[in-house]
Amino acid sequence: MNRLTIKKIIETYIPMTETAFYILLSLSEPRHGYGIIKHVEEITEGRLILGSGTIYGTLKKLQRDHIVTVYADELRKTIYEISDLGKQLMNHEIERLKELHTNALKYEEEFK
Amino acid sequence: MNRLTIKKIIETYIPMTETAFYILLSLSEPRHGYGIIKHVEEITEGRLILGSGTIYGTLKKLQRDHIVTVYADELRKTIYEISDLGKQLMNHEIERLKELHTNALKYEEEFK
DNA sequence: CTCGACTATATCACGACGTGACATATAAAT
DNA sequence: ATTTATATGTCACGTCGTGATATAGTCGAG
Repeated sequence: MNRLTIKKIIETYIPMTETAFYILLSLSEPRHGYGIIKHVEEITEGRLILGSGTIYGTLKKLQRDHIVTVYADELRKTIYEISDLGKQLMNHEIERLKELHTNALKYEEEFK
Repeated sequence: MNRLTIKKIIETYIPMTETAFYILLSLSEPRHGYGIIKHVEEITEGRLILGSGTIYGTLKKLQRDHIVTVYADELRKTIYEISDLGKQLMNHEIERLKELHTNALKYEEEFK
């Protein structure tokens, strides 16, 4: 299991799924799985409620690719944090979202 | 093949894939498949180059669900336009993108 | 006139992904 | 005592984007 280059990571993770984006955004502070679910529900005002399969599956994959790491292993709670690689990835993804947003505003009127 | 309700359409299409989003955004004016590919390449400044499988596959699905309709059938060119249903869908998707953008800006600094 | 590049559409197999159901267990509240 | 909330995990399922492959007309360069 070799560490992937940042280039390869970007290729496979961008465009990021909404799920992965909000999980990583939520990890702007260390959190455990269930905490992420609640936090994402909060910042999306109840719109996005992550299923357990989604959260633990995604977290496992992100951990495999060194995008998140284990911050602390408490009793019946694994607390994760985002790695430097993960931060780089998020910066790229945020740039892409800004592009989408700009284009959305540019053409918005045509759909009204 | 019954017409789906707007509610059902939103459920299955949102969150929208980047691909579907840019195809529909591009259809703010009637265009044919190849024209969409070139237009998307242009507005994303070369970042997103849609493959033929992606464009014709997605267009077929969008047509099936009455999100796009055929505007004109020219010789060796099928020109598509977005339907009213498609416009409603896009309005919802644009709102979601605004939410993502807002949250991205809110937490952006934590990843730098 | 011929050859390559561009225009244009279509299909199919492949791998990746999100989801929800199901399972398990503890703790707190009613 | 029972329900609700906390907390993690697995697995089958359907969907999706992608790239390879195929086909064919147009147009300019040499």
